[in-house]
Amino acid sequence: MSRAIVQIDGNNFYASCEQLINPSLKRKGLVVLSNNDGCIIARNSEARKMGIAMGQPYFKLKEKLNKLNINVKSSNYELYGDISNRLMLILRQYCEELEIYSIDEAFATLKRPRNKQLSKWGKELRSIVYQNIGIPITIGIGDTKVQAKIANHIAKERGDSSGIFDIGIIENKDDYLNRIRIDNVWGLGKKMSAWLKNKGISNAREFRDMSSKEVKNKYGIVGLRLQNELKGKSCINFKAKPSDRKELCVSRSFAYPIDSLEELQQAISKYAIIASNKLRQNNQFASSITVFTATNRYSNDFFRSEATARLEIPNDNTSIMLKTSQELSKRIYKPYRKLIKAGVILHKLQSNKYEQKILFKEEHMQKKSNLENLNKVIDGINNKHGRWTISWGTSILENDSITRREKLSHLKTTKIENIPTILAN
DNA sequence: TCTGGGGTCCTAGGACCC
DNA sequence: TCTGGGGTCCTAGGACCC
Repeated sequence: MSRAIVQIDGNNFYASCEQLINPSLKRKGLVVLSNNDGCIIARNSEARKMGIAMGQPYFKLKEKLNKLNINVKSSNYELYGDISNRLMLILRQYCEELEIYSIDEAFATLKRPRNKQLSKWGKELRSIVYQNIGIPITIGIGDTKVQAKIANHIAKERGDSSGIFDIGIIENKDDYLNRIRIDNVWGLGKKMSAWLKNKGISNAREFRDMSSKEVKNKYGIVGLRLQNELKGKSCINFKAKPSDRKELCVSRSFAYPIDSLEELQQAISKYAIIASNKLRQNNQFASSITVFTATNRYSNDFFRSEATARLEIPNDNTSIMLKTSQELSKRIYKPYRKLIKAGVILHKLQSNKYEQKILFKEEHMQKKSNLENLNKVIDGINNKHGRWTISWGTSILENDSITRREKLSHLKTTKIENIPTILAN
């Protein structure tokens, strides 16, 4: 029995979530902005039809959006994360194996029935998701992940609103692959597709049929895998079990440039606290820590600096992270630079099940366990009463509105007091 | 004034070892 | 002219993804 690979995603996911909690946003143009209200990262179909492109900086389009009467929202990740969890829960019930690929996207495996048809299954899933979550989804089906991605793309382009396409049952796929532009093939980014175009390869079918030797020479095993996937040979593993995180990054752009060491240290402290917190939530330790800061990358005198320290013992301890990141901050700081971004990266994460002990150092172990207790108490208070209820002195920011989120929808589905009230009359 | 944030995988090249 | 050869491990950086 053959197995199909399915790819499912929420249509215009962030925009759909915003419309879900605020139906008055429906049938009008809507865009969602990235952190710091930087770029457009989601738009509904109305905004797309009005020619609003993805990834555009907001400040450049502000006027146009205004003129076109398009609604604008800052991103509300708490909301999107919650809707995503609900969506994945349903998908899991309807698929054999599920790989959660991103907040709005999943791969699944499914046995093909005797007649090979999966359209009935797909139709049913779509209506159940819409009924229970209120988000429209698109389903692409093929023999491999790349094919499933392409099928999903075709389903969206067809515009017959069926929201499902199965390229796996199509005997001769050439007509379809001919219509997939090379830069729309999953895995072929800017660089690779530019090189291919230069060679006269302009669509998925031509890429599939070009010399594998040439592909391998230029892009090695990565390129070869993509080509094989297009041919229907599965090369990209299906990961039903999420692999452990290998690194963790907390970084933000500032609402306004900063130039003092003190401000930099305050920001970095805040990120170090968030990062250690995430680490403990994941039950992991980190082995090294990097801090970085940068000026505007679009300006001529772009400046970026970073510094890394190895942690003596892999750990998840906030006060150790704070102390280390403070020292590193001094190393990356340069005066007279207008810094607009900073971050903390934790590397070489490992499970906290296997703790490295230092032998014969009782004093050290005692100190360590005191710190652990302190972290537990602080986590406990913050989990109960909100993230910054209690914190470390270094992270007190005078200007706490460090990132810009002017258009935030305060409606959420994770707190009962934020659920909209519906009045029946 | 203003251009996101958070990941993964792969490869080349250096350090080090015998 | 010519300066061993080969293996492993680690890191930095590129390319890509959403």
